[in-house]
Amino acid sequence: MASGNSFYITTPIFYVNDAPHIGHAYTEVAADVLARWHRQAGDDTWSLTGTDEHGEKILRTATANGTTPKEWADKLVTEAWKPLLATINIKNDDFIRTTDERHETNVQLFLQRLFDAGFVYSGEYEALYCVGCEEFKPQSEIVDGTGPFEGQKVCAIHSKPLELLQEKNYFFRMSDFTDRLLALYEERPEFIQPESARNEVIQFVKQGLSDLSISRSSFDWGVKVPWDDSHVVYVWFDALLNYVTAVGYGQDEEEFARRWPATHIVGKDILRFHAVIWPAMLLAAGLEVPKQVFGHGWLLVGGEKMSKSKLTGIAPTEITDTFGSDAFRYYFMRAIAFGQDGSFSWEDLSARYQSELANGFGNLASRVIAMVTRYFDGVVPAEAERTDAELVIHAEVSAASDLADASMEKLAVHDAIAAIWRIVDELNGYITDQEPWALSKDEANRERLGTVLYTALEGLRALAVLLSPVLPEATARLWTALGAVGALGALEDQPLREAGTWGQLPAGTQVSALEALFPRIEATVN
RNA sequence: GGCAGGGUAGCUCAGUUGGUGAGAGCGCACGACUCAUAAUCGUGAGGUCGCGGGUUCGAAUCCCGCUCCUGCUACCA
Repeated sequence: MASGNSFYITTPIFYVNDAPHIGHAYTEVAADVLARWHRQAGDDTWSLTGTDEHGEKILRTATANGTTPKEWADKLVTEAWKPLLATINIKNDDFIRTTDERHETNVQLFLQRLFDAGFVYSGEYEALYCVGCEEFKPQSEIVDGTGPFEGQKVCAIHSKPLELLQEKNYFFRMSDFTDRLLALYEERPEFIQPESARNEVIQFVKQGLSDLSISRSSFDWGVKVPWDDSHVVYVWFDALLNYVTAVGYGQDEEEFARRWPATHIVGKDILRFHAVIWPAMLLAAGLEVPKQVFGHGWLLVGGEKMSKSKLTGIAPTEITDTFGSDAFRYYFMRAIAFGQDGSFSWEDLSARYQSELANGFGNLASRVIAMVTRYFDGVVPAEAERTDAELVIHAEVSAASDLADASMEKLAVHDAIAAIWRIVDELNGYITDQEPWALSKDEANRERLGTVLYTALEGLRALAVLLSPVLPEATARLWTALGAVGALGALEDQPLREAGTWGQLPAGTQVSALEALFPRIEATVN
């Protein structure tokens, strides 16, 4: 392990003030499945997630809750975000918090370097300020006034006129990078994916970039600007740097060289920060830009974008309490083309759980284990003469394995799972065709029966390996039931790219009882 | 308003550079089977391919108009 190519994958860091919902969990699962896949394939894998804890809003909620921002963040990390990772069975290598010293120190180092290189200057930031909110308002919260405020710009929350105020800020010369970014997008089409995301970014950058205000002086919960401690670093500038500070930037150059650059998995809402601002920052600092920025879609609930502000947010535990973490992971990875918007519904979740996991994969495992137990006392039979039917299965398993790996390489997780699932369908059909229960009635068919069941067992072995990144719990149970732990070693040590190689499970291995992998769920949900 | 993407069987979606009678999965109906989580396997029914024009021997696939949906339109997490 850890001998292959570097594969460093990141999720966005959670804004601690948010309430965890299935959108957060979706991003995490996607990154986790990819990380587990690469890790098990022998690539030098590192997966990172974490939390973003600075900014005025956090300061304000902490104060409102009678505590300090750090204590507030500690509480949320402990009570909300780390439990989320456990709920959906995330196996991350690191968890960075923007309040970590390794982060804060090196954000300052990074900023100082940009300053020294002339990419940061002091300027006037002018924007509309809402007295009610006590903050500068973003475009999205500025609306045209009505009634007495006709013709004026008002705050969307307070509906009161906004004041045009100025504040001294430090600016990053992002405008210098317009052409270099466009050249980057042109030279490396895979830099931003999928295509729709790439097009939007290019379209945006073509309009020309302006400089970015990267400091604030109206509050102090953030990383201090190293040469002027009356300012703190703008939260986005701070947050984006987690991807490098977590892997040694500024303090462990060997580790940094080993990991960087990363593949960033992000939601569409924050695509621009990652595909424009972030590479511009890196270029200015003389660092490599990310390997790829992949923007996934939204989860639509009832045809609408799910959001925390509306009441459509669904807590992941609502799903996992009934269906389990494996089903959660499977459902979102299988049902939604990664990169596109996808609609979530309880009906679809239940239907797929029932037909694909319970009746498809789960029942396949049950019937095979049961027959081996009944006809061979649980001992894996030897494979005798192969017929065309077996050769078809061998070819199918091998092809599915290759196709799945190629799909994962393209971050097409849904295609990878669909490819693997062909094995499930083929095996179910094969067993029905070969009728092992009929073969068992005549001792003369003993060898043939053994061959059929061996073929089914080997298919299950391949499925367990290929599906382990998506269904870590169920495949671990299947692996144990197959007796493969003793015969082949731990499931997570099985080389993924060799999963399609036939004949790995030795005859003579003892299988054991298997509880239903995905038990029927009788109660109707909602 | 501008830019981008999309409207294909009940549902979720595929449909290369226009060309055998428009596909998959699920659901549904019928049949087979019984090893298995009342599971499995097979067969079948179901579509004006958003609407209206046009190009073409021929368009879901190209062009024009219309309509509906979604996203982006910078300092919001």
